[in-house]
This record gives sequence, C-alpha cells and structure tokens, in this order.
Amino acid sequence: MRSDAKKNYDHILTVARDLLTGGGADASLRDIARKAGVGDGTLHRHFPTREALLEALLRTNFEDMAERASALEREEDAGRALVLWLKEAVAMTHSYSGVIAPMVAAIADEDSALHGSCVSLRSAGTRLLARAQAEGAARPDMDGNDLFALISALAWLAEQPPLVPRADHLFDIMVSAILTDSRDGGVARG
Amino acid sequence: MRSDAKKNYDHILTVARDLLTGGGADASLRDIARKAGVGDGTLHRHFPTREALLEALLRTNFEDMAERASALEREEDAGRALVLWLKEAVAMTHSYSGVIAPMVAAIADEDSALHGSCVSLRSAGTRLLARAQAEGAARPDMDGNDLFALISALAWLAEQPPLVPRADHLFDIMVSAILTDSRDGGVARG
DNA sequence: ACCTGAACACCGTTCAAGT
DNA sequence: ACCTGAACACCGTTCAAGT
Repeated sequence: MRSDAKKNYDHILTVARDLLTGGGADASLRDIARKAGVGDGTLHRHFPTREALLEALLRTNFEDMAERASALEREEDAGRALVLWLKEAVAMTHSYSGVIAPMVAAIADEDSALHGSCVSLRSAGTRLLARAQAEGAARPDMDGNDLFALISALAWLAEQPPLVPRADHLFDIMVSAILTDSRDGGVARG
Repeated sequence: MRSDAKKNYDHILTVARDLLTGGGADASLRDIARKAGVGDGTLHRHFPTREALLEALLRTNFEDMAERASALEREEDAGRALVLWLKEAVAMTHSYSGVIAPMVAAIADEDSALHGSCVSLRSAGTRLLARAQAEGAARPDMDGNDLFALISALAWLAEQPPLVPRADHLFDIMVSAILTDSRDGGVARG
C-alpha cells in the first residue's frame, strides 16, 4: 500500500473507532469520511461496506476473545471460566455501538466480512461451554449456537438505552439458567 | 374525517399490515404510500412518523394482550399463566417485523406514539409476575421492567433470521430461570 | 496507484399548489 | 378538508476526472 493510502486507511479507522465507541451507532459512512477528511470514494475503496469497516475495527477484539477463551480453559472452575468469558464477550461487543445486528447477520452469511470473526467467537464459546458441561457445571441441553444467540441477546439489551439499567441483572438471571444449580449456588441468585 | 380521507387511512393501514407481517421490516414509508396509491404527504398527515403508523397497527394487539393477562390472572397455576402470557407476548410482537427496537425506545419516551401501549404491556406482565411471585412460583428478584426487557430480548432474537432456530429453545431456558425450581420441574428443563 | 467530488437512486419530511 | 407531487437534506454507492 502506498504511504498516503496507508495513512488514510489508518486515519479512517481511528475516526470510526472514536465515533462508534462514543455511542454514535447512527454515524453514516459519509460522516466518517468527512470527519477523516477524505472523499467518499476513498472510504469505499478501503472499506467497501459498513461491515468491512466493522471487521477491521473489531478483528483484534475478536482475536483477544479467542485467546482469552484459551487462557480460561486452564481455569480450575469450568463454570466460573464460562461465566467470566461470557461477561467479557458481552462487554466487548457492547463497547462498540451498533455492531450486534451486523454480527448476527454475518454468522449466517459466509460472504460477509465479519463472518470469520463471528465463527471464531462462537467456537471459543463452544469450547468453554463443552468443558463446563463435561464437568457438570453447565446444563447439557445447550450448544455453541445457543450460547452465541444468548450473547447476542445480552449485548443487544445493553445497546438499548432504556434497558441498560436491567442489563447486568438479566445477565445474572440468564447465567443462573445456564449453570447447574449444584454449582452456581449464590453466584447468580445472590 | 371525510370519507375519502377515511378510505385512505384504512387502505394505508391494510397495506402496511400486509408488508410488515410479510417480513418486510425494511419497507420504507414511501414504499407503503406507493403501494397504497397515495402521495407521500397523505401518508405523513395520517401518520406523522413511522412509530405513529406502528401504533395504529399494534394498538389492538396490545389491548388483546392486556385482556389476555386479565383472563390468565384467573388461571389456577400462576407460574403457568405467566409463561403462557410470555409466549403469547413474544409471538405477538414477533408477528410484525421490525417493531421491537421502536417499542423499546418508546418505553422511555413519553412523547412517542407507542409509549402508552408499551406501558400497558409492561403493566399486564407485572401483574402476572407479581401473582406468580406471591405464590412462590417465580423468582422474587425481578420486576416488571426486567420482564419487559426479557420479552424484548426474546422477541428480538426471533426477529434475527440466523437465530430463529434457537428462539424457542432459548425461551424455555429463560423461562427456567424465571420459574422457581420447586414449581417448574420438567416443564422448562425437559 | 490513489484520491476527489459530482452523480445516481434512494430515504424521511415539508409545503405550495391544486380539487 | 384533503390530496398531490416536487423539493430539501440526507443516505450508500459508483465513476469519470484529476494528481
């Protein structure tokens, strides 16, 4: 990539990150281009779709979550590891505004720029869930798809301003449904 | 209302209902006006915002849910009554595409055309929840706001095509978290 | 190679002109 | 009273023209 192109690419990403982590889910691509001081065409060649831009923004976050899952697989308490990871996954997606719906759409669309990242996230969760289930810490009638859907729903809740005050509590309630009663004890019900 | 105005009003509603119950969440107001054979201005005077149109479409459904709650309050099993009503509430909102986000926004916005309907829905759920809690059938650490958020999350799930296959199962899982274990037994975990 | 910005087909919304 | 449809300021996207 030419150096001026690289500079534009990086600057667009910086501006987009500032806008989307600042709650500006409704920022248009033109807003981003204008704020970055580039033409509309420049933004569209670097990032052909909004999803492509999100993918570039979120790639490292998704990789972090996969690594985090690997680390948590060495945690003694498999149920606790699953819950910790869930909390972090929800917080990660929530740190950007307006990413949940594209993420969910991407899990079923192999052509989406976000597809690979979503599949990785689901895989990481599936591993932690399977381990918790093998130890009897999590209910056996769930799979990685259920977990992905649950993360999406919780992250979506946290994106809706009127529901934000309830998001943490509902997280605890849903966790109590995932963990088997013999293990969670006061953690989720407390 | 003049008879030609009344005719336009009704026809717009019919067309909008056909589009929104047919999965066309992305139908623009102009699409609806065109399909109804009226000018853009006509649609906007009858329904100043998209929310106003949704409110006119959903009003009877919300009223039905409030009546249904009253009927279910006379059901013997308070836990079962709550679960039945939850299932119907989710199905009702799900029967129209793209209504969940406006509904959630409206619960906190007293100026929204949808506000009253949403508050009624929340009240109906609160009554059923309180009765189930009084009988020890539902966990005590929840209120009507939590229930409204839960319905929203479940309805949102059912609106996302990739998550649809999981929606019913997640409904059962979440129900198992609401009902106290002494009561639900095999219902939710089965 | 890469960038710019006008252009296109859309959107929600408004408003002068008609009946 | 009510309706129409052009107009406005937006949007995502494309593409000829520049450097």
